[in-house]
Amino acid sequence: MTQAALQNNDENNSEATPAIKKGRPRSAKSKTAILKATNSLLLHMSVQELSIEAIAKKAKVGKTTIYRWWPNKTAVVMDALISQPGIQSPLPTPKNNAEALIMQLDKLIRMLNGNNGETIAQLFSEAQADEKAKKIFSGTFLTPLLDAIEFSVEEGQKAREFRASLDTKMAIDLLCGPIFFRLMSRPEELNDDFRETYPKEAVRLISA
Amino acid sequence: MTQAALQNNDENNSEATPAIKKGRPRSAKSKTAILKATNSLLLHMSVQELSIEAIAKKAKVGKTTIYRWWPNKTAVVMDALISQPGIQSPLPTPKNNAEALIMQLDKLIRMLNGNNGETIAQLFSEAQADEKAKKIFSGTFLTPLLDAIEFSVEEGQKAREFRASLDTKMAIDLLCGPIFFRLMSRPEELNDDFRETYPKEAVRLISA
DNA sequence: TACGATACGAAACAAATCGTTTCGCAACCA
DNA sequence: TGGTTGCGAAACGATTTGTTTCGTATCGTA
Repeated sequence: MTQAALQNNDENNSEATPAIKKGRPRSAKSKTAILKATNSLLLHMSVQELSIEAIAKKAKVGKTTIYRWWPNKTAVVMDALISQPGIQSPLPTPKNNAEALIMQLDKLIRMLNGNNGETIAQLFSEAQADEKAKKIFSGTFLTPLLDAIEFSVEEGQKAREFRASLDTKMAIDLLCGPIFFRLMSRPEELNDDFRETYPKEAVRLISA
Repeated sequence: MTQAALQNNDENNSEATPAIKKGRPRSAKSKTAILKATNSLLLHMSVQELSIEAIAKKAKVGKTTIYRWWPNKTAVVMDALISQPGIQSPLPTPKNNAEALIMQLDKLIRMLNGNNGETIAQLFSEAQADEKAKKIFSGTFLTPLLDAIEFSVEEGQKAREFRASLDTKMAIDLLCGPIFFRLMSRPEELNDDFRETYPKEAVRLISA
């Protein structure tokens, strides 16, 4: 549905199905230049301040090329984010669900800790008003994240690691809410100290 | 600092000091018309979509009048919000700090539950990118709220009601984070059921 | 009552932004 | 070589934003 998803589908298709296309192929150089320029510009300005024109100028690319491949600014920024190395690094195998959750929360805080934290907060914010932005942000970032956590919570409840009395959605909010709230209210306090103490504490709160 | 604060200062001055001013006084009719129009329009559109022009048109007022008294859209919306009756209703006297916290959280959820929830979420969002919006939102809404909760938390820790091992900031994030996270990720689930179950559960988590 | 000061609303303003379209050229496949 | 698609530059119309101008209205005070 979202363009970011379509991007992946395209790439997946090229693996699964050859899908021979005629005509001039898409320029990989332009694509990477656009994503690089986007990430670079986001170091100095907000998502709101960022304009497609600025991206095109910095990437030395026509505006047309950007609008042809992405539906809007949100989609470009989202793609630029996930294109960064280390973002979708796999987690080591945990020995139980509590440890799994701790690792997931730790990874989340790491992701929000750096320069990307602001950007993600701004995408989350944009999603509040804009329906298209919401679909892209949810589908690409939030839903996969929450689904993974939901899985660990439910497995942990089955295994009697976590209190079964707790509603799953409530548990998710308890685990993730404080992280995002701190990100948006006091981002400077989303630091290594928090990352080291919070996940254990949070998981302890929902443990049996 | 903020215009909303200045507004209050003006009103406070008119109580404390007569502060006789010459010239035509500010039109109370225009002011209320602007705030009413803002609240009315916010029922049908987002803060982003809302324009000063639309407010002026609906309130049958010149754009000039709005820009003269408020620095930007955020300030108008914030003033319109707090001008609503029942927003700053005082809380009954609690018998302990746990009960105080529960009442505060209940009140917060009530506030975010109705039509104002979306608006507040959007103001919070706007604050992520815009520094002026951040100052207005923090100074008028967020900081007073968190200060009150911080007070109850610290008092409760002194009284041994709550775990002293918990960092105050961490406790605040644990209490408020899930509420705002649900508001921004699954607002439809910020309902009466949540309001009845969450505050007790949250306070229980930080209790000794 | 007249005057100075300030507020009011309508209108016009420049500047910026947005997504689209047009165009000539480039790159690939059959 | 011909057909097809991607590329980038430029210009476009439509909006939006906050400011300024201007004539009028409403207050306190001389």
